[in-house]
Amino acid sequence: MRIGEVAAKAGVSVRALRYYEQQGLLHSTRNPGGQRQYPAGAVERVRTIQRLYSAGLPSRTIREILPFADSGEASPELLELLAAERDRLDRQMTDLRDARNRLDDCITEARRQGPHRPCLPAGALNGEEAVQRQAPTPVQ
Amino acid sequence: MRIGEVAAKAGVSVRALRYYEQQGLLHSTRNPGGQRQYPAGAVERVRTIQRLYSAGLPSRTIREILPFADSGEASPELLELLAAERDRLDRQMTDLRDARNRLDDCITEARRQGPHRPCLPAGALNGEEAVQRQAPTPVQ
DNA sequence: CTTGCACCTGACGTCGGCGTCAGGTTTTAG
DNA sequence: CTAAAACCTGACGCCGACGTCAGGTGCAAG
Repeated sequence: MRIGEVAAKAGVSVRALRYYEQQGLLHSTRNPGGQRQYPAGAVERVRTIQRLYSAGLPSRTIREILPFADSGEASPELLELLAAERDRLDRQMTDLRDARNRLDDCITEARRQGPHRPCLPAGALNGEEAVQRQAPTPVQ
Repeated sequence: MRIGEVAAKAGVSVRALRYYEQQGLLHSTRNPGGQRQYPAGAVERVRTIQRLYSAGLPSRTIREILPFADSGEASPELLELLAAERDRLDRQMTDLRDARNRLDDCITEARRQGPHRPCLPAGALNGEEAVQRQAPTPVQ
């Protein structure tokens, strides 16, 4: 496959694919004319890269993870890296879930025409003391 | 409180607080000398701002959400915005959970000295066909 | 009063993940 | 064969969330 086809199938821009290659995330061979050639699996690999990016991993972390994804073997250092990233994802998920639930509370509360109980800790604006909202935030 | 104390208590930089003010996220009064004065609740407000940032919201979205957090009232447009952001968070959470589980699979698999089953769809590098991994990804 | 830290306002730098333009080559369709 | 489409390599632009530096002011202590 050539680069345009890969880009279309993976739903990313041609520019992004060249960028991935520059970052060492995606490899290609060249045909006699100098154009990039990709195997079929490249599309799935690009999707994986996209997922990892959208998980907030920087490209250098992805670069360290991907070779392992290829071989299925992990050095102890890589295991540490993976565990650290997994923990980071856990923390971020908790934050996201929390934020989501707060927003969700806001929405349902407001739809119910409920009273004006503030949904997020706002912080006093005019010298008022902070509201002690220790609500039992519904996690999960 | 002055800006340095707020920054220390909220665990952010002084620069960040001034930036938040510039973005309309955090307000302050000024003392006769021109220095910023914050009420006690500002610390909690800054933490909220940080959470929303870490949830991936851009400052203009946060700016639209915070007034609602203050008043507890929501216009229909704001409700739409909140719902959209909530849905975005849902999607991102799904992605994160997926990535996390993949990494977790990798780790436990490797710790078990398991065989070299690739944990992430790698994409063939040398013209090999892509591995059809339709694993029953353990979500949740 | 002076020292010294905290604070002020610009303003420029940075970094990641690309978009985009310029100027040239290769491949494909007719 | 030729035009158009796809591709190539730089290289600069952008945006957001600050870091950082410069040059000046406020404030509390000895």
